[in-house]
Amino acid sequence: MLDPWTLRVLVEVARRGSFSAAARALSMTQPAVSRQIAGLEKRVGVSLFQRVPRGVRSTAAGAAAVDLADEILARLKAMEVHLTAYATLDTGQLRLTAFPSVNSSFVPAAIRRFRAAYPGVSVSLTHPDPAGPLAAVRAGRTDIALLTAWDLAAPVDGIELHRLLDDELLVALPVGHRLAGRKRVRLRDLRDETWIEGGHPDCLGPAPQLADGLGSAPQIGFVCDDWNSKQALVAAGVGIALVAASAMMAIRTDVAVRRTHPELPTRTLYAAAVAQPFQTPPVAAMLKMFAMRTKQLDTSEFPAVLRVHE
Amino acid sequence: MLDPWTLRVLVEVARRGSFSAAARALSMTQPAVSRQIAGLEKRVGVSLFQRVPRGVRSTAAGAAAVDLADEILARLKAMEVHLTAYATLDTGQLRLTAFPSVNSSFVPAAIRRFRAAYPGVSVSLTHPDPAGPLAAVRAGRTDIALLTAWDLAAPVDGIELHRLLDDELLVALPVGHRLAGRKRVRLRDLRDETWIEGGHPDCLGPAPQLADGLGSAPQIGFVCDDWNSKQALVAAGVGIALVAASAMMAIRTDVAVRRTHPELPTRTLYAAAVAQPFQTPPVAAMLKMFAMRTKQLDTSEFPAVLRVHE
DNA sequence: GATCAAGCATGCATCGAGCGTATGTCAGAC
DNA sequence: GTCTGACATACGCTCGATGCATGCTTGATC
Repeated sequence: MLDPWTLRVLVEVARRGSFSAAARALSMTQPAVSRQIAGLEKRVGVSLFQRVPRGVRSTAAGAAAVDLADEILARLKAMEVHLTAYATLDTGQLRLTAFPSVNSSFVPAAIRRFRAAYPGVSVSLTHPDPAGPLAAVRAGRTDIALLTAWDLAAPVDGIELHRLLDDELLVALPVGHRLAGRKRVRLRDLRDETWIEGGHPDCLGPAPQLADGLGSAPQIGFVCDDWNSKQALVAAGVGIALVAASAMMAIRTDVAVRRTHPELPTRTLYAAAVAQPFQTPPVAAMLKMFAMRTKQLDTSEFPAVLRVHE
Repeated sequence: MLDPWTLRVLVEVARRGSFSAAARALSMTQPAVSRQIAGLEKRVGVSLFQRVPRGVRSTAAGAAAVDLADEILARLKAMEVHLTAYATLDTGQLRLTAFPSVNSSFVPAAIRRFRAAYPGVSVSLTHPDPAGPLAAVRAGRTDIALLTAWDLAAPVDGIELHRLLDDELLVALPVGHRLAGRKRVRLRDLRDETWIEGGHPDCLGPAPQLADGLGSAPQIGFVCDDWNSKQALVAAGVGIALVAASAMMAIRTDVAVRRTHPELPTRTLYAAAVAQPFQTPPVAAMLKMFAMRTKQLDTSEFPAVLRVHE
């Protein structure tokens, strides 16, 4: 295997025209250079430099060798730079997995911030894995998976969980609904309503508490994956739905969102990622972005939330 | 400097999907592979392989690294092959320097044989160096310079001289010349002739002996570099000239070439090249070609020579 | 569920490639 | 004629990579 250091010596000798000068330039001694070149010449079986009184002169083979070596050294350097770029987030990729209700505003906002900070890293956002968020991370199918507290069974080793947000659960009604005028809606008053459930289990919230508040199990009228369709169904008066406060950036004007009484427990949002030693720089950076987002989470960033208090 | 051996390990690990398998394939131990990869990862600051129970899986950076490494390793191999090709004469170059009279047949024949044996080596043929053949070789301006015996002053150190040919000197006359019918021409009978001298001093031969034979100094009528023009001048009856037997392949039919009486001393042809330790393979090969040529030198290869004996 | 096998990481001793110092030799320069 | 600059070689040493032994974790199997 040709040693790059030998190639480095080779090009320096060709450039300087002398072993001694090359040695000085490379902070080594002249005998070391002499041996390097001699070894290379012995290896390829051809003289690369003609020894002349003033120093050395490239032979035809030597000149060709210098050209090839220059090319290779440049590529080695480029490889190192390219790989280092992964550490400095100048390049790389990040795969996110999240479910519809956080995809409406929370995740896109984080991605926007991430992209602004690290434009070289390509971010992809995929739908939830059938095997669950933790399994998806564990199997390496995604880098960060978002999940809510009640997805969380036993904490899995090798997976880091980051608490991102305590998300308030609200009820979405058509603006013309009989209870839409209230600041808070009594859950008990909703016991006869038809509920629209999201495709993801998180989208209906903690069923036991909801059932307790209603006084009976909610009547599920529709199951609908798509957040837009869900809103449209609510607006059309087909039914009512639970929504998370963090998703209210994308709320329609013909849908009213109201707090409940009693309040439903907050839904805690977590990010799951592989644990520290094997965490890639983009993952760590995105987790920081999420954390930063949490700190700055206030009602001013969610103008739609204000409408809750109308 | 990125070590090629590390790159080799890198691609092997990626190909096999496991440190242990890569170690077996590379005839080394698993800890060695582990440390190679760990060192590379530490160096570029990014994880290249994700450690999974079955073995390892490339990260995005790892996959990119493997592609780059593959490219570099291929180029390193190509470089080694290319340089080795200089030793095996699959490529290279050879610069010859020779004067017109040997360029008419002797040198072209040798070049033809050389090219047939080593088609990858490019041969160039240049005109004599103003500083002389030995100086040209010594200064590295040419690889092999041809010279005749009387060019040879003191033997120069670092230069090898190879005796190639003892070349007979003959006289060229117009076919209609009064002496063209003889098998041999008495030099004395030519004392009143006008001589055409070649641009190169060798082309008139050893002046003292010629003057002795003629009985007086030859009258130089023309000086002409070009061998074809020289022949044409002889054919036109402008004058007569000396020619070397080895140049008779290219003789015109309206020029008669005759031996002289007394015979002129033979002109010995030498090849000068740098001495052994720094001799390139093409030079050594061409010297062999010249030597082979010498052995096979007989009249059957010079049909024109036969006409001397007519 | 307990053992087993496979695979990666780490500590320790060893070996060798490459280096530096010292020295020899040779060719120009003044 | 001496002197300087440049390359080659011998010798001793250092440091980095390797191999061996070991520990740990995970998945498979009975």
